[in-house]
Amino acid sequence: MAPQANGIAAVRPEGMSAALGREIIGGTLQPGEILTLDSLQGRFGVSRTVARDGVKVLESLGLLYSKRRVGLVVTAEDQWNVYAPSVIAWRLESEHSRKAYVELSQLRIAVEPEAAELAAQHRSEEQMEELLALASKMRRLGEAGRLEEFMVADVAFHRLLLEAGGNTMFTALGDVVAEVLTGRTHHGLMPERPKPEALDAHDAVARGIAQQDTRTARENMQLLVDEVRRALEE
Amino acid sequence: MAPQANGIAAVRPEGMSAALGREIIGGTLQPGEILTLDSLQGRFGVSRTVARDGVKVLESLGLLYSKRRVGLVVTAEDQWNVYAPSVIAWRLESEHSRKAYVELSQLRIAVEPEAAELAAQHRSEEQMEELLALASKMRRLGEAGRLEEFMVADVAFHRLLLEAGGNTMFTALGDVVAEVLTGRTHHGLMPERPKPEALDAHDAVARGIAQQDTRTARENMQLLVDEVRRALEE
DNA sequence: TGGTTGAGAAAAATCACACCTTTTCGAGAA
DNA sequence: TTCTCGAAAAGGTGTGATTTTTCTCAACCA
Repeated sequence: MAPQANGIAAVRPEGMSAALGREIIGGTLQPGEILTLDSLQGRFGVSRTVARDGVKVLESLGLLYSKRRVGLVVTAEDQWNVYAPSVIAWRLESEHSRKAYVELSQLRIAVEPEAAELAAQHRSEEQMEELLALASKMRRLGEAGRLEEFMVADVAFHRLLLEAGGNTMFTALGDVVAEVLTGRTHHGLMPERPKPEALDAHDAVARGIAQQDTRTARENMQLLVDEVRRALEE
Repeated sequence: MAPQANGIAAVRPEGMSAALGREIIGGTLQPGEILTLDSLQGRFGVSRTVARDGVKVLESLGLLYSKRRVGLVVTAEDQWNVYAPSVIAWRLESEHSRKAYVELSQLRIAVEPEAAELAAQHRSEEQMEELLALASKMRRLGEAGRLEEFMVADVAFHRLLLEAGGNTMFTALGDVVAEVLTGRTHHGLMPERPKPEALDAHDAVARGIAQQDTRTARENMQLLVDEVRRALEE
């Protein structure tokens, strides 16, 4: 499919725009600072064409805008397209990754209970079975303490749930959830073994969705995200 | 600041990329269809540079990708950057605007209760006063049946609330909420006069945030979005 | 004094064109 | 039939020239 079928965190060799994007997001380039195409050509040793292409990308991410007679103006954070995969990735790489991580988690906390309810209403037979299967897989892997594999199943579970609701805007948050879940495991924020309550809740969510019981689905997802919330507050 | 400091729905004279974007999102161009730079140069009477620039933008919105020797491949909906302001705008302009509207509303329903809670925790003094002021302004305008002005205040209220939570990803949804609220009024989906319960709930949310009472803020916002949910189900 | 206008210049935007690179596909050889 | 290799197609890159926008600043009028 699309060449960028990778997740948020994958590092692509995008060259100039990636480097500049990181500088803007990391704060090396302050809002209001002004660049010129000429300076970029010099700095990165690229032609005008490439410089312009890169700028075009950053512009569409809201990281800068170009103004005739002035140059390329770096924008403030509130102008960024914070839902663009590359912006999310660069934010997570920056010094303020902690803040980015918290924000992504808060988004997840807000969205997933509603997503569970929608999934209960709109899931297909196939999605239902897959969700049940993933939930029991999670139990198996979790109880065995195989954290890495557990995480993969966890990500798949949440992705599928978001997708099953049939709302493309929720589906698009799959990468966000994936990022948060992998981040949690890779930064050692997971207990040795997933809590039994978490495993139960995943099971219950899956069953709720299977039986099209919106309330069960939502409430158990709420349990899960409340746990995330508690963890964030530390 | 940025030249596109407008909301989602504003029409910018972006030329080629906007026209193409609308065609892809509207379905005139089906996923998998293939264009070439050459054909775009011909169709829009622009040079290669401009055609490439436009393509670059659409590519970063996930609406197509370019492949050597093949051309420009139109992508399917699940690849689109549905959070990009221009994509949201084009979706709302398309024939499937109803679906887009529902999805945006569902997102709003999911996010706002959490946003209210965050606002209660993080709002500044100034934001608090402004929210209280907006809530009473809404009551005044609502009771007077001045729907258009009411809507403006309503948008300002929700925008500020999202911002006050201090989460940039929530703040960025201000445009979404604005779009949904203006859409509701302009499509005649609002009652003659806003329901008193809605006015009360806005007041209560503002008071909750003012007193940093997360529960009051959340619960009353929940009342508001539950009403939106009910309206959607018709 | 103060606002308006106009000339000049800076920088992006566009155009045109030549050339490079990758990928595909078919013809012909093994 | 399969393999190889070459040509063609399409995007990618580099460059110079030209156009357009808009900022600056100074001159000019009220």
